[in-house]
Amino acid sequence: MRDLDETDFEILRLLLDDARRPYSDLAEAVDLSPPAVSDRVARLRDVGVIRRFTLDVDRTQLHGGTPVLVDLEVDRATTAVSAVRQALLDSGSVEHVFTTAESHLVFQARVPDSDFAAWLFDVVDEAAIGSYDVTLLSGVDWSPDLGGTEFGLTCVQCGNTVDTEGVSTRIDGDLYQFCCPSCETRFREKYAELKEGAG
Amino acid sequence: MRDLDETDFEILRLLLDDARRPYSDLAEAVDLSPPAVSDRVARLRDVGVIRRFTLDVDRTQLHGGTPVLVDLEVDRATTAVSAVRQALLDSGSVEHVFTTAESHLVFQARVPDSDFAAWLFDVVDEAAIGSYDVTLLSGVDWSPDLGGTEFGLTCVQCGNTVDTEGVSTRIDGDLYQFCCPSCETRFREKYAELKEGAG
DNA sequence: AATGAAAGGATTAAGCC
DNA sequence: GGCTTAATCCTTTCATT
Repeated sequence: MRDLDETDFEILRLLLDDARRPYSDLAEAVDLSPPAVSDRVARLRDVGVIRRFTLDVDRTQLHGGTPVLVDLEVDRATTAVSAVRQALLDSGSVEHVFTTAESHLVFQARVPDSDFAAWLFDVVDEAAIGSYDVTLLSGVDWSPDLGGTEFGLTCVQCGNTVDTEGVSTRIDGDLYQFCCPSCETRFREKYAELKEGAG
Repeated sequence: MRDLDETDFEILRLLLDDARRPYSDLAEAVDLSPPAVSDRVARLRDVGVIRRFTLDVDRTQLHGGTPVLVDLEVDRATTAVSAVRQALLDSGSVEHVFTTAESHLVFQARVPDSDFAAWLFDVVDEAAIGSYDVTLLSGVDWSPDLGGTEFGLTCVQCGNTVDTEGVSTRIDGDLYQFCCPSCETRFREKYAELKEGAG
């Protein structure tokens, strides 16, 4: 594997702004040939930096429930948190889910006007929820900038930059980057412990 | 103008899943010709339902600050709220901004590890902020589904479905849909009052 | 909204450094 | 390994009905 370089970031920025921009355009912008750009985009996908090409849709213009922000207090067990998060993401009404360091899930959704609790406990397991708090929203905005992000991949175990020695692995469906095999091993051990302790 | 129909929604769903899918593919999926799909996509853009073609990027894989969720209490003046929101969106470090019905701004950002307050007041006007609250995040997820969204555009003034009589107008840079010209007039009046009262 | 022709972009394969 | 060029194939656009 190779480091991401400034060119990859320039490609990301350009695609973030218009994901349908022709590769030949990108190629010109970053001074490469179209196939070279295509290769880099493919690598960005493989490595999981680009999760998908998609749309920014203005959902306030579409029917379908009241936009709310919800703060959920979840059981501290790792599996409970990720199970609830996954249930929310799969519900079809939830757009964003933020997991806090204290095992809260804050999410934004469009819900039926009446009986929020019925909707919630239809989506997630009531037993896993401590308390919750609902706020009405009047606006939802998204800035698809890369902003202050510097370049380079970070090792999820030690935080170092991932370079040529790097390894990328899928664990339980999620893609993780490591700077070296030993970080991968340590992470897997930590992960297994967490999972066991929680299950 | 014409209503959005089930075909438009099918196109949205398909593009949400892969925004680079060829129009010829979409055409086959919805049983139309490629130019017809192209026209519909152009209309979805014109009307503001599609804000842009973009990427879903896994920012946890990139360097650049600690992910946090912030709850900002802002002056209730409409202009203050939208000015602060715009400043956040333009900062480059803020990804999502939710505006609550009570003039709070809840946003997700990646910020420098130290001195959050310095960062915040570098981005937004300190005078407009009442209080704020910061939470550390361990995960940020997004579900690009259309979910329970039924079809049709909603009038921002009265909530009715926007049909053939509809009008779409840009006010202060934002695109709004109205079911009829009189709703547009009423909205403009309300908007002007709000602006005056706040300024 | 469909058709067909013309223009434009993507992808492949071969070869270079 | 990563790049380029050139050829091929596919997609989009435009004029027309």
